[in-house]
Amino acid sequence: MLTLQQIKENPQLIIERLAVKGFDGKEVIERVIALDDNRRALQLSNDNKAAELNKLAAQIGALMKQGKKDEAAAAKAAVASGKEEQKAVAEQLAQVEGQIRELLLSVPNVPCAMVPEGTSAADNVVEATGGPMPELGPDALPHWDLARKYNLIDFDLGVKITGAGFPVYIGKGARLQRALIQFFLDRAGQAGYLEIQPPYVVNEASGYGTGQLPDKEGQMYFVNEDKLYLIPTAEVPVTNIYRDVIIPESELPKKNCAYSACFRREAGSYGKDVRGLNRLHQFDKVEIVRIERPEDSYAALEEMKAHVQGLLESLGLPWHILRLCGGDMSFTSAITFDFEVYSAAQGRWLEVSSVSNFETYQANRLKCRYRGADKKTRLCHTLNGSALALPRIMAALLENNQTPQGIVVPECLRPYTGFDIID
RNA sequence: GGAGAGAUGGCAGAGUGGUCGAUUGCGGCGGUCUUGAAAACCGUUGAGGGUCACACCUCCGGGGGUUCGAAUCCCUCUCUCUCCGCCA
Repeated sequence: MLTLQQIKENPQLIIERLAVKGFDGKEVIERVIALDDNRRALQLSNDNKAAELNKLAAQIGALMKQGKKDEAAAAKAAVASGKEEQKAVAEQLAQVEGQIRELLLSVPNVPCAMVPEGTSAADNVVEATGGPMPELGPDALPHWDLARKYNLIDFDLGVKITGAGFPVYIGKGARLQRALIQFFLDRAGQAGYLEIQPPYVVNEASGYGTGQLPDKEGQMYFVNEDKLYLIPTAEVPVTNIYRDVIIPESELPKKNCAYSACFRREAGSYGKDVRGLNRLHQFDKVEIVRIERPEDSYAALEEMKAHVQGLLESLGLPWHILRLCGGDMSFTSAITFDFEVYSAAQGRWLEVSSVSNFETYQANRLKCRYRGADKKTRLCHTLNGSALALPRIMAALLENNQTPQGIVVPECLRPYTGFDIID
């Protein structure tokens, strides 16, 4: 969430920027500022009362020691009435603080200056394009047919065991999955990301820390017995490593990568979006996460984009980068770049990575700070990106690389798969 | 699953009703000494709110209570550890 400080420093700017996200923040921002004035007045009143009572209590202690019981009794009476007053003020204060918090939670992150205006995916800007566009024959098959033809993925079996959206990978299909994970992790390691193997279930505090809670609990699977959530992305456990942590500036940046299975309920999805591997309830992903000094975070973002682009180039897939417009960005992001690959037989672009800078928005919730040379603590910037999510990469690889002889495995994966063609 | 113990500052570990935001040790930072370093010695060292800056307020796992006064007593929740059982 935004900090009070950010809002008070330049409310007009915040309101203008929020408009880029299609969020009308005028009323909320003004209300927060008014409530904060109120809060400070109540705080002062509460503190003064508390100071007074503390003094009296100390005096009573001294009187009791001296055996002056009568004077002590008189002072006790004075405390009793003062205590009532303070209690009333403290209650008001707590109420106002609660209101401020609630309002702050309702305000999305402010898009940075580079974010284009727009209301939907149609307004996203294609920033760069690359990779060879395949030319498939008229008999080219979509990946769900290829998966069946070569016995790589059994969707029906997944339905039998669990339900729709939980495919079963078989033989070379399973092997290709494992190869992709390994390849992505190795490349992240080479780029300086420390590998983490995190838990796949998290507690409420972690869900809250990265912003899945309180409003998106419907998107996560929940283990009721233990009040734990299945992670929708490794971003959640990995970023929460830095919850309630003050990092010495010399230790920044923190660069982590993690493979995990990801679980998403995807309530409300339907149609061609969910066909085959296009949208699953369980999928595999390698995530990269960075904790940065504010002045370094945009350079880090560029580095992450270059990393993801490098992966797609190695895989030989046609890709492009979208700079998301305000209206298509997530609640918590300050700027997001989506990477899509072209899935030739479907004739569609599929999102395979989303790279975002959250600036201090996530860090404020996480209380992830660093201590600078001046000994002061400041909020870090957090960033993350997929590098990469597997299913759509798999879909594009199968479709784009199909030949009459079989499906050709990209060069970079062959050391991991141990085979160069699926036939 | 059964029984017990515990949760205090970066870490270790005191404190069981009255200057305790908290003894002490380690670590960190600054200094003296040294050509430099180590050792030794001296000083300093939690977070948040508030203020121009002070003052002042809050925080000893979370929440509630008792009391003039709670890290210390009571209730409750959560978590951790030990032993037993079960088990990959």
